[in-house]
Amino acid sequence: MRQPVTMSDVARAAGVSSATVSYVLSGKRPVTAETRQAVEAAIAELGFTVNPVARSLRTGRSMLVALVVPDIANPFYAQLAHGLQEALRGPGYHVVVCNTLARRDEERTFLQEAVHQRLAGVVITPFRLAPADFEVLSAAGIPAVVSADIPFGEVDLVTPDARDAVREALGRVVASGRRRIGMIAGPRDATGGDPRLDRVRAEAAELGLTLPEGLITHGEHTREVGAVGFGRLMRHRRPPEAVFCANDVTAVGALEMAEHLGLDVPGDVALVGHDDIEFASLVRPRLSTIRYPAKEVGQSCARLLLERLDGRSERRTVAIRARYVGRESV
Amino acid sequence: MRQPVTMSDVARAAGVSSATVSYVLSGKRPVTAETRQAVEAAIAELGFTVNPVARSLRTGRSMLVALVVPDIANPFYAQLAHGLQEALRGPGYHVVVCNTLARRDEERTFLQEAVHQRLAGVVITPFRLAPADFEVLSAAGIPAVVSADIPFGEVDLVTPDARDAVREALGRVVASGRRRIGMIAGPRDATGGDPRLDRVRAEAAELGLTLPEGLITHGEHTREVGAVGFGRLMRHRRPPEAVFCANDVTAVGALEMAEHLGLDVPGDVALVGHDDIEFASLVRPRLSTIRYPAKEVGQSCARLLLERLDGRSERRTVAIRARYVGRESV
DNA sequence: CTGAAAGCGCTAACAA
DNA sequence: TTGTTAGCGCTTTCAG
Repeated sequence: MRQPVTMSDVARAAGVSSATVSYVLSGKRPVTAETRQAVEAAIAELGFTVNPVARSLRTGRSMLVALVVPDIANPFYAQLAHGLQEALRGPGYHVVVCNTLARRDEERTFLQEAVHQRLAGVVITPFRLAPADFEVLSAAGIPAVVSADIPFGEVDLVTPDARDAVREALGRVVASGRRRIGMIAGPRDATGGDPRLDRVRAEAAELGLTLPEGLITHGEHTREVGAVGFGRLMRHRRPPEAVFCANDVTAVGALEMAEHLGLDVPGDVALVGHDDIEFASLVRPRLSTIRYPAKEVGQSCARLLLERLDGRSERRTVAIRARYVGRESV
Repeated sequence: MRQPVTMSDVARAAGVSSATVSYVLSGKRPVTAETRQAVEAAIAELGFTVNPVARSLRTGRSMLVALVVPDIANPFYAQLAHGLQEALRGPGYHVVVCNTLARRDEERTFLQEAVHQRLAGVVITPFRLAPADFEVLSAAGIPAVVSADIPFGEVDLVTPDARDAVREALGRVVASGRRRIGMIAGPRDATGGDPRLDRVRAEAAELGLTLPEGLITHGEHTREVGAVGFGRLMRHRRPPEAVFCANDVTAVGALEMAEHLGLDVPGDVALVGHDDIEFASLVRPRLSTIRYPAKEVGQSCARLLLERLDGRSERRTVAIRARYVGRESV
């Protein structure tokens, strides 16, 4: 086990003090060309790289960013992670994945840990968290950016602008002669309620339609939940003619159940998802959905975070325009 | 910004030295019940948690594990990440995702960084890396576990045992009257060659079959590559009657191309994938594939790593039995 | 069984 | 323009 090379090794080799080495690296103080060269030569020769742990201890801040999401295996979050990591890589940050399973205790624990670990920042999709839970972060001066459908406390936000897309989706549904609309919505107790349900409701209202209460089910973002929810809706005394889903994972579950029940989509019932994850276009019928590009979301989260780390102090929101993608399920 | 609580704060509150606090926490030295209680009370009251950064600086090792894979958005790796993170969570480790895009320079950079960051360990699926590239890790005493189809240098390994599964798949293919077999294989220049191709070849040989050279294409693990490769095979003077794919992502690409070309699967050509990622069962026709459970792979990687961190010094291999899952594409 | 103190490698006053 | 030095918060000898 080779001993790591430290700054004072470099300093000795270059005939300067370790402070000078530090300043050559950081550029926080002028250094003559000569010394700089000597130091750089020594660094190259010894193969020195700073010890980020020591640096973090000293500065009280690391180069790690936490990504706190329900489940990294969910394709939406996996893509988001990809975009985030890619955009953070250049500036030297690394991404730590934290799976919360959408549980509040886990969400809180990870925020706690972020402050203990002196992380540089946190990117989070809160599910059960209260805005007040963010205080631990702000108290510690750790910037957070939230990826969610509605504003959340005082932190930066990346959010879909889905109004037109939902309107268009509803327009298509109605144009195909369906007026009885149901929804497989998110969990009933999620933070901030259910903005996607609200949005669909609001746009439906614009068209003079009301979603019957009995045609709305709630649950986590899993195929299972989608399947069960869809089954419930279709067993209703007066089943829906079209079903919106809060995301594509539940929509795929619904599709599976439709097949299981021998129902034709879109013949018997139309189906609209949200997100446009990769397999939305792979299932049959191909899923019509409200596209919200996960990778781009991740990149935007990165940008917002980097700006903060760069000193921005006002709150910012990035709205990403969602688009209706009409495929075969409507 | 609240000042963090340190060990000496706790020590002062409990009327002991900070060393004692440390020992209460680590249990590396006996402590009377009294002192322990006093310390624990102080910890609880002040809400103290150790500063992992300081600990890492002192011990020269952090609680971070790097997961080095081509692309976290690939469902197989996303699942693997999930299993890994879950299994590492209990013992207190965190997972840092590193996307290499299957490029050697990136793979090497991440290993380098792992040693600079004093990471606890590395879990990696090497694509272009040479076994010698691992020396930086072993020189720094950082354990690695490799997830790959064949042994790799001297490090711990999680690997599929796919012999029977491939044999069964080939058996089914042959039983359905097909003898002309092609393959959409991995990249030509990947580390360790292409074990999945080798395996299919070997089992085919057992049945007296040879894969014609002209019916083998190579490429990265993307849908695009699968589609293009499949197109090429089917344009062959004597196209294959069955095509094996090195993984399900390329297989899905192949399926898309089949549809595009108006080819019936399995009527015109059978298709077999590898891995059984979630959407293998969602596409149409449902993909027959050689199941290798990604999440379990992640968990096994975690186990192997934890054992190492716990002091094991002999090399270990975990073989996970792959199973043929017959669906509609054969 | 417990305490004192050194030091991990770095940064940032403070001096020169 | 450069050097000296005091810690960041912890672990771990070495004394007691």
